[in-house]
Amino acid sequence: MSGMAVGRRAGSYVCGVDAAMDVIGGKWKVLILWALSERPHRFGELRRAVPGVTEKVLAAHLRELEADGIVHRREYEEVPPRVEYSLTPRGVALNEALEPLGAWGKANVLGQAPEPVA
Amino acid sequence: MSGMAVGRRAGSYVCGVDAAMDVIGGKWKVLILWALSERPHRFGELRRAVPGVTEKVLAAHLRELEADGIVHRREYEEVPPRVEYSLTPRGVALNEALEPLGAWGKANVLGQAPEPVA
DNA sequence: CGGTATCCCTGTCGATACTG
DNA sequence: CAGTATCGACAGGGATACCG
Repeated sequence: MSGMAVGRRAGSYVCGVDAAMDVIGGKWKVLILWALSERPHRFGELRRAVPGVTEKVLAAHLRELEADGIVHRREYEEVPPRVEYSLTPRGVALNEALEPLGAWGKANVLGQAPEPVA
Repeated sequence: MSGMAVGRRAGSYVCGVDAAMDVIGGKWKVLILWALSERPHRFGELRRAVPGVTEKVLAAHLRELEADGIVHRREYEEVPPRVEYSLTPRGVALNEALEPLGAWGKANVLGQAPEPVA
């Protein structure tokens, strides 16, 4: 269950939706967004909030989200290293734009068989 | 950068959004939905409407979307084979739920650099 | 704590050829 | 026209180990 695609067509998009898919097209990105929408998280917190993700992939996704202007990375210069990730205004807007999709998924994928369309 | 993932966790979802991502997580699925939202398409029409997709992948995506209750496949028993794909009510609802995301992508990914958050 | 470096597995996707 | 069958390529993602 890996090796999807979508990824980084960098400008050759047909519509806004597939452009957005490029941003949230990682396996754990929406889960990261969801966690950060509640409150800022530290790296270790995120790892626990997104069960199953590895450090490598989590770090890679965070870097991409940061590059896309979705998450903000704040590094505290303290003795025990501490980094906090939070949503940028753009990230907040993305999350809000994702809400109808979440409602659809909740109603049409979760909690029922794939058949009952009505 | 290709090879997304997400794929078929079949029930172990954390929220509605990642459940929905499982349905639209193919490389060309949102483009297929977008084309079908305008009007029903035949197989060959879809191939032209979704530039770059191969027959194999297009057929596979259509089968998955059909299994998920998103598209309806109507086969006409005619001399020149003819099949028409259209959106089910659930597919129409999915498209509507995708609209805010499309607007976000249009405003935040298309038409500008990744920086200008404001 | 917060990562990075390696290696490998996997699935998805792509190209071509062929069938009803 | 509308697919299916094979084959192979590719890149993301997982596991583990290690560093500042």
